[in-house]
Amino acid sequence: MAKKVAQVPFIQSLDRGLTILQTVATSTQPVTLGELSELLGVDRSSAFRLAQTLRRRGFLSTPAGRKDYILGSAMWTLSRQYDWSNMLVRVAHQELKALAQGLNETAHLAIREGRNALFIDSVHARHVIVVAGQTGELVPLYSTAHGKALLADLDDKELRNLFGSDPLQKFTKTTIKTLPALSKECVTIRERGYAVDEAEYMEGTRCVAAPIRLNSGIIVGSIGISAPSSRFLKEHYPSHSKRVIQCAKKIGELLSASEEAAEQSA
Amino acid sequence: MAKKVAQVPFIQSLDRGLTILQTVATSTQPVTLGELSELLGVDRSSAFRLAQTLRRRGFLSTPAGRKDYILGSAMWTLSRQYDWSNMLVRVAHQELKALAQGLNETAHLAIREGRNALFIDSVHARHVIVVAGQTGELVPLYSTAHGKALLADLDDKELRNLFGSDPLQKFTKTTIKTLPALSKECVTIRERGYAVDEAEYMEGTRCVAAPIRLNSGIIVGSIGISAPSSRFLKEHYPSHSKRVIQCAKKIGELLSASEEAAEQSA
DNA sequence: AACTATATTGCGCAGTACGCAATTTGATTA
DNA sequence: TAATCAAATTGCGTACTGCGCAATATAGTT
Repeated sequence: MAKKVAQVPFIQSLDRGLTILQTVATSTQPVTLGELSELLGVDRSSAFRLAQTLRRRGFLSTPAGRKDYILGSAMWTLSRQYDWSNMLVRVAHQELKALAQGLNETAHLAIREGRNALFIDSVHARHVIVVAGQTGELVPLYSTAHGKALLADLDDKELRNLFGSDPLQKFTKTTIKTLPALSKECVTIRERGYAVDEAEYMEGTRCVAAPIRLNSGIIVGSIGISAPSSRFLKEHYPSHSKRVIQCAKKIGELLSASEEAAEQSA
Repeated sequence: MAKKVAQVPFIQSLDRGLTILQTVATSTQPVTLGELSELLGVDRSSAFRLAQTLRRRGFLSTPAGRKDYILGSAMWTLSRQYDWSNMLVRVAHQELKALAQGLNETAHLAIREGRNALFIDSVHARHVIVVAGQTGELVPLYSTAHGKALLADLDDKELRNLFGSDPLQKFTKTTIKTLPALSKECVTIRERGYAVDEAEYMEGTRCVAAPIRLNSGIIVGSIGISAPSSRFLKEHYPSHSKRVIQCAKKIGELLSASEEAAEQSA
């Protein structure tokens, strides 16, 4: 196992170029050639040619006559036009299936879409009575487990910015009414790692969902299971939430990982 | 001038790697090794090693035992954590200044931030009476020229998703009241290229703003000028909007360009 | 204006990355 | 289940790319 290090062939100059990209992207200040050269441990001229190549392609940019580098718009464009939800579905589907089958309940995968949560994938269990939740359906962020999991990292200010000052629409008697209450719940979700839905959007259903995070910590989606309250009892929360969290963690690793992703599939 | 082609040294393998990234990012389907090899005009093995390098770093990913490539999360992470507004300010500031001085009025630079427009930079003109609009200020998207410029590409559905069904808050007697009206205005903005604010947010001020687009077309910010209605008259719209549009175009080119950016700074 | 630090270009060698060919993997058909 | 085929992956020697060095240009400082 330990012997298996570095058997993956890799292209030196491409690798260096990617290091430059990541360095510039994580720096708050423009990065100078000298810094790049030192970082890579190569000559200034080499760093220069790498950086120029990235600039030619629009991945780096040198603003207003300056010599130091900031990110160019190519990364912006690529990232924006790419269909990330599709990517997420592809990576997560196996896990989603395993979750649904393990608990024998419907499992959903969701992402944030403006002020709503959008279900982008689901696996149904072998039950006659299931919680529908079609793929493609939009539901409010503040009144569903998935939605709240997606909001987990927002603070007061960000929540207000997102929802404005209008009162929150009430769907059931348990729907959260105010932003402060929502903010408090977000804290809880961050701490314990999962969100619940006590029939807050639809009567008679319970749901647990956990945020999916990249290794950088940012939330990119949510995964969870839903079932009629008659079958999904409150005492199931501990065990169910545990599995949902594990599943979210696994997907996060699949997304972030690169090397490892190959190993475990073998 | 024409002789100056290709004098910029560039690193072949890095350049090829970037081509792979762009190809994968713009493809709706996962991309196979064969396709990459053909695209680059190199041997399968070469394409393989390039792709592996990108995968090792998390820029590409191979979902669930598949062999074909999709984008990895590295790009997602980098793009999300990067402070794009800062980048925009750096690139656009010169132009913003030129615009403000050219028309001798206050010029603003804004981006979208949830349901608001956020002013990220401004240059004031030499007037005693100016429109304040501090950098850092949040204003509603639907009742300001900047906001509407930022919304220009949204359709009915997207607008509803963003604002929900709550009625729009009224600030002045000219504030837009309904989403259909807003949607119609978006069409106009797309067609003529600029948005106006007829004292829709604050009494006694006029404003013209144009969306800043990357070469891919996506709107990343807005630029415009504001002034008291007493000085900024309706008859100024044609000339002012023309200059604002030109300025937005210029900034879009600066953002998208790479080669050219170097030439004009020389 | 002289000086310093940094960016940029030219050049020749060394090492990297390329293509070829062999091997493995995995999917499809008999 | 074996046989067949297509695609991915690995090994290896060579040619060319990309590297460092040193020279030059550029910009910022005193």
